[in-house]
Amino acid sequence: MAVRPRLTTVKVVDAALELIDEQGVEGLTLAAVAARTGVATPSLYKHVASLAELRGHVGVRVLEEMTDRFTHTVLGLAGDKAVEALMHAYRAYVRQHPKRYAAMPMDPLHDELQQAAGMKLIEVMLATLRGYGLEGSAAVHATRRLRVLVHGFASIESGGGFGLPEGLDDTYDQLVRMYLTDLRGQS
Amino acid sequence: MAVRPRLTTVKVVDAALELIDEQGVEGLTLAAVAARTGVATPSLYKHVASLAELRGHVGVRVLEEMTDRFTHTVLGLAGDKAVEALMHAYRAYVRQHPKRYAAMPMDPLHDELQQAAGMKLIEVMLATLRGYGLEGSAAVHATRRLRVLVHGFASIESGGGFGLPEGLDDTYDQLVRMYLTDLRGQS
DNA sequence: GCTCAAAAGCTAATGCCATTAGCCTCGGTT
DNA sequence: AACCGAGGCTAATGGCATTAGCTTTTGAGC
Repeated sequence: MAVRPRLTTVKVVDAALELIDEQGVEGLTLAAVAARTGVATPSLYKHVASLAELRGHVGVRVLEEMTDRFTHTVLGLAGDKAVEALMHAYRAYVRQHPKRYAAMPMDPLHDELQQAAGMKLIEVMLATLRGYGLEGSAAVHATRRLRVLVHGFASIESGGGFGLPEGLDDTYDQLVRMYLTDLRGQS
Repeated sequence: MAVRPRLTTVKVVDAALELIDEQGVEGLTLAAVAARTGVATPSLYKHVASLAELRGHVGVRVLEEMTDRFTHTVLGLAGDKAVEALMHAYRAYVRQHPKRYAAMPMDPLHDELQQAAGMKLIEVMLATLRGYGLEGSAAVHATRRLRVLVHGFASIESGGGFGLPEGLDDTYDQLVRMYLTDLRGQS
């Protein structure tokens, strides 16, 4: 019966992500989201508790997007092939959404709202390392090292931190190889 | 003749760094700096062009601090000893000033004001790798890999991104060893 | 010591943004 | 047919950056 299209939290977050893609995280403002969704700023509070909470929702979405993509990427692969695919998928995501990556929470596990999403992302990495026969804490360390590599590179690249873009593919390949070699040595 | 202590750009940046150490980068506000230096907000414009420029100065200071410390750290060392010392000094700096580290510009080379400071920091890393016999672009790649490792870890640790602080020293030692092994393989 | 110009500070005003309070309206429920 | 709650709106508040224009101080030169 043709209900007038109404705003929902999901649509608000959609608009927020568009804004971030276009203008970066600093561009995420309730006023801008309101303008984009065709609503007065205070109306957003019916869907979101505050700007801080909206940022939280955005963080969850980014984590979920990444988890989804990496899960599909790694499905059916194992060992070095899986790790390689995961690392390349990580970089590909960040290149596709450089601004959005900056909205990924660094500490999802310390936020009620983001905890579940953060855990799932880590678990994808952990699962990808299954098969290397890593015992308990060794698996944790290996996952951490992996995170350090992919996040370190992604963070610098998306921030324009490498002077010249020249040879970045090579640098990344070397990082992948370094990690795989390292895994072999630990096993 | 006892000149009444006047504000200078340097003192403004000092206050900005204190503020950042206490409240994080979001806490850096001209109003807060003014309060801390005992001056009305608009007066700051006599020493700094804008909040953005102040952030730029802060970034330079952080880069310079790091460069100084790392330079002293690796002086007189070479090879694995030097790399190890540099990596540990990097982490130590970030642990000492976790909030401040977030004020380090990711792309100093693209900012007129920060370019020189950024270059010097990179050069310390590059120089530390001297002696591994890396030819031209191999040295660039090796420096990039080093940056990825130290920044990746520092960024996650200072952001509270590792679920538990447990075993972080071990994780870092493993990263150091991984990098040294990698360097050996490349040489 | 005196004058004066520039440096460094101040107040007032503007505009943007987040947030809160309180009102209005529609659509579905009873 | 009356009602009620969700979702929107306007108005108001307070923080912050920034600009304009005025005042005071200081130090240089006489």
